Amino acid sequence: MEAPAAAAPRPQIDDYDHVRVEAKWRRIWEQRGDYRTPLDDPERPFYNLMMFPYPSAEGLHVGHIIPYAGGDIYGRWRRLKGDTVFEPMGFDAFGIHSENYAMKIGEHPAVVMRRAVHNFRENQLKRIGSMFDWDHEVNTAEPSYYRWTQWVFLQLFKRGLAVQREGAVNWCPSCLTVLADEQVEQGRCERCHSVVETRYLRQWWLLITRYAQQLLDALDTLDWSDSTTTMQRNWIGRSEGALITFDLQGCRRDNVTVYTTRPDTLFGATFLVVGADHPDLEDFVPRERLGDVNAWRNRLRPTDEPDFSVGIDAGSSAVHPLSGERIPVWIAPYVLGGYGTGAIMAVPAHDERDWKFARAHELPIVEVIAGGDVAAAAYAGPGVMVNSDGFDGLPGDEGKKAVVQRLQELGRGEASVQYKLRDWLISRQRYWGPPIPIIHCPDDGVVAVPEEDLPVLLPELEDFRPTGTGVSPLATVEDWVNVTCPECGGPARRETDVSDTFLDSAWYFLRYPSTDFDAVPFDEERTATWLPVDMYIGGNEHAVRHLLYSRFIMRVLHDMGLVPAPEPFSRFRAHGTIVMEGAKMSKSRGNVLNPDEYIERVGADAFRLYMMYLGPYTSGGDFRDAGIAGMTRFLHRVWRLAQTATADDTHDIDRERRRHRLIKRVDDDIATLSYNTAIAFLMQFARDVDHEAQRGAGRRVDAETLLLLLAPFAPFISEELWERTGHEASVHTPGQWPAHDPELARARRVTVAITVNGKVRGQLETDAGTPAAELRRLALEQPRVRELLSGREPRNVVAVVDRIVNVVV
RNA sequence: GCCGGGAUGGUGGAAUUGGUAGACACGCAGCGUUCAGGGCGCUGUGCUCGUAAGGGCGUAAGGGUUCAAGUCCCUUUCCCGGCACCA
Repeated sequence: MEAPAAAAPRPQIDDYDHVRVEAKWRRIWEQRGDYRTPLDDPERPFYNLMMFPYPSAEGLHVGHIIPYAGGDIYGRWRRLKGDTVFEPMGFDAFGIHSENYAMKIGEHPAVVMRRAVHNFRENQLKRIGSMFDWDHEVNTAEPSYYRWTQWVFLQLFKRGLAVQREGAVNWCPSCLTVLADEQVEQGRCERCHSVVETRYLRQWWLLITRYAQQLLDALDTLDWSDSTTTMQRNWIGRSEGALITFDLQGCRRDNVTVYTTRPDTLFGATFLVVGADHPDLEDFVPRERLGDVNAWRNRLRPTDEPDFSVGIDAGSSAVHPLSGERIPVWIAPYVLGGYGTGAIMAVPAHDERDWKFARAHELPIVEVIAGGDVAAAAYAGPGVMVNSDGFDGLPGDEGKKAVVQRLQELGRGEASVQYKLRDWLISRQRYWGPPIPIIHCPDDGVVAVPEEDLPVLLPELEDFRPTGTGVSPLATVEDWVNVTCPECGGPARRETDVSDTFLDSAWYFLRYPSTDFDAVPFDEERTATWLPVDMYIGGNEHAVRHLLYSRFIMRVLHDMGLVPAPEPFSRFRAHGTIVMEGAKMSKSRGNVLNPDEYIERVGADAFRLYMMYLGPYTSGGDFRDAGIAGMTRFLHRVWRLAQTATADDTHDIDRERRRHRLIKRVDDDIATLSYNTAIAFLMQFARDVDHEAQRGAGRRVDAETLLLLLAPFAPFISEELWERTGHEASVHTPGQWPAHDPELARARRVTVAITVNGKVRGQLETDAGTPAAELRRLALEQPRVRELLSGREPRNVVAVVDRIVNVVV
């Protein structure tokens, strides 16, 4: 193709038809298998993962595009840079959410899910232009998958990390099942917002608290968004303090141990408080008070706001371990039976809650840390110990150490670390989940289903609705429940609870790289090659649960020698939340947008670009579809310029510099997920090249560079134009990303700003790297500067090379 | 209450990490193309005074450091996210 400047005949270009272009390349890519990843022995494997969706029957909404397009841009970029990128996708199809939806529309969850998964995959995920490798799709509700979820459970069970025990659990009266602590928000069910009740039930727990310290420490080794690691840290909630034992009088127990972070305030402890939900509450109460206390406890109702005046005198007393004084024991709901030891020493002078409680019940307030006015309010600030026997005058940390040491000598206490993290309750009295693979035998007790008998198939059940009696509907299936014990062969019964859906998703990333799905949970060699995930993208709503559970399961499997890495995701970025005119998108607000119509109207390319352009990727943006027109205009421009910029002028050094600057800029921006600015630069570049092309002077090399850099963002149109401009291979061919020359990317001429007393008064065009002394001289020659100086000598002249000259008058 | 992140034109957002605030886009206005509408293209667009040249003001509010502050420090207000009786 010849392209002499002015005389170039305008080639006839057909209109950009996104429907045709996108359908064409979807078909070709699928037929050619462009995105099937060679999983064995890749030179530079890159596991690019996005959180898989749970298929609700409403389909994907606009918010899904953020992770799936955003993650794909990153993956396509790595691929163009030469990595072997594995980008799988699947479906989190089990769970209460899916089941509730099925009940609502009166269909069986299996049917609803099959339809939803098909719709998600065929009509939506395949249309958005992401290079998912569908050969490795997983679906957590398939027996071939949940068989191994059950296997994961058994590994935990065998290591003593899955136990059945009775305890206070969160019961949702609407979902009719227990919930994990992580599923309760401000005392309400996160799904249906019913007020959660406390029930005492025998349930299955995974002992994640055993890993609290490891899970906390390893956060430092991860490249994750700060906001996410902070949330995990807070959730694990490590605190350092001391356990202190008080002797008891007047009740069944001889003594009680309390946990405190302020052992330095021990002499200010004027009473003890036992949590109203303490499992052995009656042991703290004298026999004659039991009736009163139980009656009081039964009248307790959960309150939204904490009330520090509620409490009752237990009737017993405690002996202060250092002063020997007798102090009363109280019972109150503001103390949590499940944290620490379930009992505290109350120091009203230096704890706001204790102070309020003391005031309400006229208990003494004794100042033991100087610095506040404890008659007016609790003082929690720093200060030296006072009224503390031989400890007076010691400041904070020293005081804590000294008190703990004395207690230790007396055998009355020791330093201790506590965590807020609780064990993970995984039992669900529901239908739509993997049955917990356990058999209860009257002789042998709790017995694991032998691994070769997995999966324990979820029986097909007409009436799958929850019973509300604390028992799963599976309990009604007599011929499923009644089995023979694998140990003794005698009659036994199956466990009828299913496991939490978060267990399904806590290991799915291990499953993707495997091929032989029936033989193993995950292929060991593939796992060694591909794990940990190199880049994980998802919403911060899973910052605590999914990410923490996955880390826990991975760590357990690692300890068993089954996976090579202790952590599943070496890099994680939370994308921002997309809002609609300022409000978070949700069904209840009725502002959920379906991406299908946009893909139909403007195409996946324009839509992807627009979503990425809304704002910084990690902070989300406000969706207004008015702006989408800008993207359509941009793509029309690219369409035109790519086919008209055919000049072969590679010697234009300034344009060559511009091109290299663009490559560097886009490359750097994608690396940091700054998609919005990368797109802005592509637009600017496209405008310039288009103007040149309209004069017949558009360079072919500029057009080609533009297409390559645009390819991750707009995979269809760049592929079509790449073909139209005479290329045989795909624009997405691995390793094809253009390199930039750092020398050329550096500017040659620069505009230096001239300021007088910090106010801009002019500009100076110079060669890059002009020395500061020369810049100062040039600045002082400027007529405008002279005028402002009006004959005076400047007091100072500061020059920053390539940046600015400031004249101080 | 505690922890984290924010506040920049009419709007979404940029700003090389202390160095020309407002890139890019939406919207709006003018012009061109068109019978017209739409679309498309070009130009302009922080506020303000001025015909212009040019000046003044301007990054939530107030103060400070600096030759120079959207950026650093202090105080205050508001918004978003998380945790929330964790002793």
